[in-house]
Amino acid sequence: MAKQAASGKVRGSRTGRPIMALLDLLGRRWTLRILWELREEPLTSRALRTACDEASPTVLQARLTELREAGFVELGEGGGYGLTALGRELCETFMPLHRFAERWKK
Amino acid sequence: MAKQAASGKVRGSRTGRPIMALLDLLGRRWTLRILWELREEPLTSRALRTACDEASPTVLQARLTELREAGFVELGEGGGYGLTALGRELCETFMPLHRFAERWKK
DNA sequence: CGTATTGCTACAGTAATTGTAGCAAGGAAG
DNA sequence: CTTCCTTGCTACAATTACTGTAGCAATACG
Repeated sequence: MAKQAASGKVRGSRTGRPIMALLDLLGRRWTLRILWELREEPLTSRALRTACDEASPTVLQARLTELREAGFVELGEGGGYGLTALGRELCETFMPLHRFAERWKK
Repeated sequence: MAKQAASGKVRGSRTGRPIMALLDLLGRRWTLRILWELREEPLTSRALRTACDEASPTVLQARLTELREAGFVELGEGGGYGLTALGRELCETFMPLHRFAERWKK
């Protein structure tokens, strides 16, 4: 079969291509779920935890920090996490997934 | 703050809602990446490994098995992993992500 | 036979996640 | 000011997931 990619691929998903960084970020446990749960309204950290099946606060906090640094999520002044404009935009991208999942059933 | 989510949210990602199962599956390391790398053409297990920054074959094999059971990926007779019709459909859902990532930059 | 693919597995070391507990800060009574 | 309650957030050991390296059986080609 064809000779493959001896090109200097650096390890880690940060090869400079934004899509890789994005896939890497989204491909972490609870990241997609968090975005999904925030899709409609902001939630407090505890409410988010409840929505995410009581996931460990350690990892939720880690994800929220990552998502904030990425500019997808923000912490409101009155408390509670919500999507930024960018985050809402990203979430829109995932909406078709809902319908797909229904057809897919499992 | 307002009382939240007293609605009967059940624990576990398998609450019967397909979207949860899907988010759970896609939210595992390398899953999104694998689908992404297979988006255009089938790849052999080794070529896929190369495309995925030499990710460990252990976890790649695990993901491929999961994706096959989900019906998104299949192993061709002549060797090589490729997307099923369903998998291609799922991948289409993610295409807008590419453009989004470019705008997002990082 | 030797070489070189394929898909796939073993296994020890390391990193990520879980589960539980608890902190400091702030608000609202009492 | 004290008590109660909620907020965002952290510590830390136990457990699970993943990595990195090596290698196997099967298949094919010379």
